[in-house]
Amino acid sequence: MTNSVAPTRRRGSDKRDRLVAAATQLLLEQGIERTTLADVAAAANVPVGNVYYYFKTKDDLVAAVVTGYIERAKAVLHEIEIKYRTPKARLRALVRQLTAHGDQIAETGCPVLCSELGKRAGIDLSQSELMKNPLVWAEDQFRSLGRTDARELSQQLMADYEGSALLSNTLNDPSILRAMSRRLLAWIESM
Amino acid sequence: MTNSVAPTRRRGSDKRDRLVAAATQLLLEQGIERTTLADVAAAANVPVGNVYYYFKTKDDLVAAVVTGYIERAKAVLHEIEIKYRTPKARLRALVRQLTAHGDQIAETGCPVLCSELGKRAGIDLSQSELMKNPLVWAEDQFRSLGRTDARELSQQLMADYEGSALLSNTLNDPSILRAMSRRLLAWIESM
DNA sequence: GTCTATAAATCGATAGAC
DNA sequence: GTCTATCGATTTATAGAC
Repeated sequence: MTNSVAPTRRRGSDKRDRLVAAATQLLLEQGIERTTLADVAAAANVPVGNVYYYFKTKDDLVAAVVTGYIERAKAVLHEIEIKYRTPKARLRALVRQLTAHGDQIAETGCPVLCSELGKRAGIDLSQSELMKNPLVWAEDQFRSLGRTDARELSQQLMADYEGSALLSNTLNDPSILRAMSRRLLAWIESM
Repeated sequence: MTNSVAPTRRRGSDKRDRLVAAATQLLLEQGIERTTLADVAAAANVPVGNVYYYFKTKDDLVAAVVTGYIERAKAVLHEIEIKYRTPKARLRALVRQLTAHGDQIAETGCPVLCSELGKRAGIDLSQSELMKNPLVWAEDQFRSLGRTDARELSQQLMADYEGSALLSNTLNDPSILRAMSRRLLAWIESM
């Protein structure tokens, strides 16, 4: 009984990881529908046909990208909890984290891909950890601050972030995201 | 010299209009890339091949949809200017207008399609009237209120709208958009 | 496990009859 | 102007050699 799993992760080959990494970047830059498996394979230096050894369908590859994003986000939230002990400091850290790569966001748009994912069949984003995790996390922080409207505040925070990311991308102007970041930090400070 | 134009609008046929109307709805519901010309033709009750009599390419059809959106938005802003004379009343009317069809927005997402349009070749959204018109219009209203940071306020307004529309769609919850509407109205009121 | 070659399906676009 | 039939390119996916 070895500890090998599925037709995935095996010692000595990082092809699967390279494919997910390449897909993560390309899906963001070009969008899901405009990115072909050939694009991904080329960027990962993997022959096209071999992609199907690791992912049965394109949807599976997209799902792997989303899972990767969810895991990274989870790790970031966990690190913030360890590093900062007060709700305010944690919320500030979240805002800084979200807007940290502002220039890239201005180029690629919302890094969550939700507007596209929601239009793909078989995905119920409202139940996905993709948005739920950060929303619930921020809600918990606001509640720790004694706010009874924690849910609404959390949604407001994420909406402000997503909206300014979208506008930054549309107008190709990173300063919009930075302005929103300043505003959110002041807002949290004033609580 | 008649008043007929291009291979378009002719007395007695509304095929072109039907195609644009069908495309407008389908692009919103399914996204640009996932909507085929066959989809549009079927929804408009027009044979597939005939689409190309009215639009040389799919991009042309998309452009017609965008133009239609820009014209309608322009008309709405113009009507608001006629109906309301103070900047505050005008801004309130804009917010109400933007969030008027909240339930549909929760289903289809941002009605401006900017996240998808930006990823299509040959479109510079930062120069398009699509976002520029409402942004400049709101900026003018804020400036009339004596605000020197009118530009930033206008961007903030549109980012809040886009973000809450996106989140409403992602979580399939129209109340998020309504909450943002209330918040924006109070914000304008307090100026 | 890896890769090449190719099948199968989809879709944008065109030709040409009416 | 309208419509049918179909081409050609692209892309997802599979078969099968190594």
